[in-house]
Amino acid sequence: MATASSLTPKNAGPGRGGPRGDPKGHWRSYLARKGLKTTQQREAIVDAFLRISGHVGLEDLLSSARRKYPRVGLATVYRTVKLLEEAGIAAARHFGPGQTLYEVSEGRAHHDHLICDACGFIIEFESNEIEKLQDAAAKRHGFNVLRHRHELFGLCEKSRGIPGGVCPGEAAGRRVRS
Amino acid sequence: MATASSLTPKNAGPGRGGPRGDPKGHWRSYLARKGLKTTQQREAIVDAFLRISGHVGLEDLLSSARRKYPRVGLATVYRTVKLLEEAGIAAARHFGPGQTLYEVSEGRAHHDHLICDACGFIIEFESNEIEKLQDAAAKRHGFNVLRHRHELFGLCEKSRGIPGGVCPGEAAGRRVRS
DNA sequence: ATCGATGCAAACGATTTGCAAACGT
DNA sequence: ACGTTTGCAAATCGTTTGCATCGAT
Repeated sequence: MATASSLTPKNAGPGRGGPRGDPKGHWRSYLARKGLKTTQQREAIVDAFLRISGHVGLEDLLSSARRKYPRVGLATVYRTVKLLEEAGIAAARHFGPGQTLYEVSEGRAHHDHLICDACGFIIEFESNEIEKLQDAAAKRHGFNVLRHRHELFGLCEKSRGIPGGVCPGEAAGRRVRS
Repeated sequence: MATASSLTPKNAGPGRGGPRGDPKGHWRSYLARKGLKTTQQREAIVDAFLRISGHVGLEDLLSSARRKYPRVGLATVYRTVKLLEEAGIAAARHFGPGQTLYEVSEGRAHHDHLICDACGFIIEFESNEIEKLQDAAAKRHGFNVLRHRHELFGLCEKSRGIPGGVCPGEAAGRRVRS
């Protein structure tokens, strides 16, 4: 998995079956409501997407989906992910030009990102205090906040050369930037 | 201009001539140091860029520059802005796919963004308290923070239909998202 | 005179779309 | 059967680059 602990663990409740812990159900009801169809390639893509709790690129998603359904094309992945976004299940993150990653948004609270410049690993965290402050700041400008993006770029212990320091990314063994 | 007030005005000091208040000087010395040349189209582009204290798209920058130098091409704008980035004068912000804006990075502190979903207007703000909290959060994960990106998406007063509410973007008359 | 800079147009990578065939309802 | 979805390839968008010419030092 590409991501790690939360500062303030919130969803300590049951992870499946609950009202917001069932993205697959949301997906199905979204399709039904819209009169759309459940195809095998869509299922393959959605399953691959949901299996990954971190961030995915569309190429990764394509190969994942192809393990179940070798016939899927890249265009279908784009189309399906767009549906997932409209359904509120997926959220796009634009980390740079041509570097768009997607993540599961359903049932998850606002969360922020810590990104290691050296190894590219991404940690998620939450902070209610920060949320409060940013809402206050927005209010001062007459805004109400619907979504937000908060990314901190820096170096993990390991990358800073701290003896015994470990990069959480290496501990998890994933997503090391070239 | 596309951006507005700061929550905590910091650079109240002299805006020109100081060690970090002279981006044009930085630019010239950067060119000299690298053995690059000062051309009229570069000057036109850099001047247009510095005249705008907020965010610019490259198309906007092109037309601005063309008012001084009708012969400039889009490729030159790209090349010049890349130089500005290398010189540390410009910073790119990727707000979405195909929506890259540039801003002056020289002499400016970390700042966050408030973005109206309805009209696309972007306000900047700063909050030392948020900075403190995010540094603390990073520290808890063994990170030190070098840069960060903090964007709040929501609706301005006008867009929420508040009587008498004004969208700062419309007040400034710029950058209304389609 | 030399070497970098320019403009144009072609190249490029990521994303979208037109279309006939295939599939789910 | 009907209308949606698919895969492919072509189209499109933003961005980059090759190349012959132009301009600054």
